[in-house]
Amino acid sequence: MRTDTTFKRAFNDMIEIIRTLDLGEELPSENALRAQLGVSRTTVRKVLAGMAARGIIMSEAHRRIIRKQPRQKERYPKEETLAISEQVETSFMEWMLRGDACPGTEINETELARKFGVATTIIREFLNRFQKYGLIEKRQNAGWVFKGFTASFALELFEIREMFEMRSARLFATLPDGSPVWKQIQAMRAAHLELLADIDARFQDFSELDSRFHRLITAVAPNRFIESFQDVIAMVFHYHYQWNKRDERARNEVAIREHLALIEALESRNVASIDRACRLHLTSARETLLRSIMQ
Amino acid sequence: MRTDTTFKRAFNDMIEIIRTLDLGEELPSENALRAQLGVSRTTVRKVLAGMAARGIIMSEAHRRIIRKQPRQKERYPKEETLAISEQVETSFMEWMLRGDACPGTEINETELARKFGVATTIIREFLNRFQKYGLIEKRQNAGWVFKGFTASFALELFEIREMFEMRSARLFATLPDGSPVWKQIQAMRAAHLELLADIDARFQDFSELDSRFHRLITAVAPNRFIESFQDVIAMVFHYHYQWNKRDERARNEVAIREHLALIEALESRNVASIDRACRLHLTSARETLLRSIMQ
DNA sequence: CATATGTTTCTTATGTATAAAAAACAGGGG
DNA sequence: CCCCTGTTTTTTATACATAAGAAACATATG
Repeated sequence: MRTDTTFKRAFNDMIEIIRTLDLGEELPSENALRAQLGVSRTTVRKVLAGMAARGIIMSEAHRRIIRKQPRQKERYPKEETLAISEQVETSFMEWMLRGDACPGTEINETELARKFGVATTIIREFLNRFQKYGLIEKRQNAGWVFKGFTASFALELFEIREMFEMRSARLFATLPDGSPVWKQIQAMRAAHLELLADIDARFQDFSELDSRFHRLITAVAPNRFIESFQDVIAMVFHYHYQWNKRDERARNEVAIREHLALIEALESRNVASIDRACRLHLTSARETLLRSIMQ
Repeated sequence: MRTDTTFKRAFNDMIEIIRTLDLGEELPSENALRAQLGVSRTTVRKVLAGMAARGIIMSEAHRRIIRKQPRQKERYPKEETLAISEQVETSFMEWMLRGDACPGTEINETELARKFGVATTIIREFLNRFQKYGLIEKRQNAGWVFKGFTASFALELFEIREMFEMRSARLFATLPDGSPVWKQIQAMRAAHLELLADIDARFQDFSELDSRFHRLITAVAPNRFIESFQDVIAMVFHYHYQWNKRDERARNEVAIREHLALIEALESRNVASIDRACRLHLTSARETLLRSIMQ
């Protein structure tokens, strides 16, 4: 009943590990592999058994030798490495953002389960977790309502985002010279400059960098509620822009420049400059999102 | 498998409706009752059947007559009117706050299901919803960790609360005279004064009034994320103080006076006074919570 | 024809089952 | 005695089953 996606992901990862080793070489211990792969030893043993069955490794008493290099086509396809619950997330987002759902649509657990080909349990679990994004609402004894990916959603989202990020950004002004954050900020600038230099080819990498940048800023003074809110923002940008590619390159380039300006302001330790740069970026991000929601 | 708590709650409510009517009188239509009881007609019919079986009403063709008044002991006990998922919430809170759990404790779904006598499905669903309170964290393929009802939890909570409430309170200064909010504020003051006058007997009613007061303030400019955060606050106060009654009367009296001061400040429309009153109350609430967490 | 009740169908809440994964336990060799 | 592998036990992820409840449909009555 449970899918073996953990095994398949570990199997693929193991292929990469073996590629770094030579024929005839001995594999690390099960425990070492467990730590490297981030799974339990049970799964490691299953992977090793699979490798042995394929003739890639040979199990001798208490050790395993590499017999031949695995081929790339022996990897399991990406889809099979995603837990059902992760697949459901993607399916649901697509259903939502492709426009099958307008504000006020009732969400029917059974119907979704049928449509996505999964058990209702999974759908319920997903919806319960998804609730925190503020896009759906539960009604007692009667399913959920989709509230819509609307302008007011974007406005409410950005009202909170502004409070949280201004709060964190301002704190930079009081940070001592020795703080390790300044190193990370330097690295962040480098990453931005690198992406900017190659923007025509790599503009799709921005979404992840954006998330990392904003998480770095809020991390100066950790607060679990702010961090949890970052998930909301990340979700919105990740999925919304995945289905809305208009002006993507230009949009991302503008954001990168705003980030660079904010980095400079942070380093100046001048609260007024920080405020200005931060607000400028958030306003522009908000307008971009609003435009994109309105088509 | 599903419990009939909806029916039992509706049955109890129906008893109250019948008490307002006289013997021999005709009951409202099924549809009217449906609206009054807030359940489906299916449930209304089940309740009516139950009443008929007990001889309380008599079903004639197309109408139902009251034959005798139901007695209070015919009510279903409170516990039987709570959905399993609601019972689980209480059990879990008790488990958590009674101190069976210290920070870092691993939460075992199976064990909790056994301990609470419910299905694992329910536990999972509950934990998924409960995640938003910031007290537990999920680990891939391996249960949950309880992060602890600690001082840092309280501090992080109040940092957000302060941002959100100051934001709303300040907005009052710009509200026009004609806004209906002022009436509600008046009513709120009356409710506070009433409770204060009878504080020795009714100090336990404060928790609910507190929640209503803070929700009223934030409602001036609705934001789903702020509203959702109010749930976190309400949960903390509702449950935490349920198991921690030290100085309850005095604590609530202080809070009521602070609320009254804030109401006055709001009505003055002076941003500086509002800021001061709001911050004063939040600081005091925070200190009270911290003291109570530290024992 | 509008509204009420009777009937049928669909959905949700909750329990149970089971393969996959994790964790705990146990013996063995350096 | 520590770390390694083999084995057993426990837990989680997911599917499926079903009574309670909601909604839709049908029929009757004033």
